[in-house]
Amino acid sequence: MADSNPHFMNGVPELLILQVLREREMYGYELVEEIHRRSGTVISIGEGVVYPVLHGLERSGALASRRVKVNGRSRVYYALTPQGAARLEGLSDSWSRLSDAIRLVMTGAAHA
Amino acid sequence: MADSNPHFMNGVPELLILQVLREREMYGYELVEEIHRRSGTVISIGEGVVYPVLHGLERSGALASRRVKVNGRSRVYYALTPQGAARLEGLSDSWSRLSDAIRLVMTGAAHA
DNA sequence: GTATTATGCCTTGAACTTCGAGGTATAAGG
DNA sequence: CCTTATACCTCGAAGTTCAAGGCATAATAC
Repeated sequence: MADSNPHFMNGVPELLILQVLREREMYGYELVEEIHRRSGTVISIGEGVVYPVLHGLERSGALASRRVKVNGRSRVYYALTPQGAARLEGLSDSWSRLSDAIRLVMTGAAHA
Repeated sequence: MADSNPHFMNGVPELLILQVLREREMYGYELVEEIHRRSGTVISIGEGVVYPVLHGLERSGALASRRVKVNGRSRVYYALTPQGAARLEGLSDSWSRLSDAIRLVMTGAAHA
């Protein structure tokens, strides 16, 4: 009964993928499980989201990939490039700013 | 130089609109400014977003509207219904769960 | 007197994401 | 054999946000 994450997911997959890849290189299938696990099973990215994001990030130079054969199965490992690190920093900042701003509105801040 | 809010806005307008309307009834134009102000000018919803959301929420029974004439100008005030309050609660919870989960991933949580 | 700004409502099309389902293939286990 | 787990991928539907623009009244500026 894994509920999907509705409503607030825009841009989140890209942010989390970059963050996790900053720590070590991983392949798509692994990312899905790692993010699910580390989020306390709250976030389920799904392969239909991971692979397009991965390809887009590689195309834009944020990630570099290498194919590896493991037990006859083929894996594509992705690693952060310097551009990817910069992109992560930007996304991370804009996420922080947004979630802070939302907290302000939700707690009924008096004025700016 | 009003920057737009990119990447992480999915579902946020609806959440904030419901939250602000829980405190008092308001009209569309006013909501845009109130949210912008209370967010510390970080969030700019835009009329092209506010009106469709307002109409959708009314159609689904979360809001009730009434027209008011003020100085010859016509305003449409929106107020939260009980259904709207329930919807707000649900959205607010799912926002909290998501932002907590993201924080877990971003801070490199050990495991579930 | 007329032009511009501020108020206030609204719609439209493009662009982007996520989602869900499905397709391919190898390896292991019952 | 047949199902499950691993691992890659694509596609179409659905839903949002965004930018731009249109309409109308009132107040201010020139």
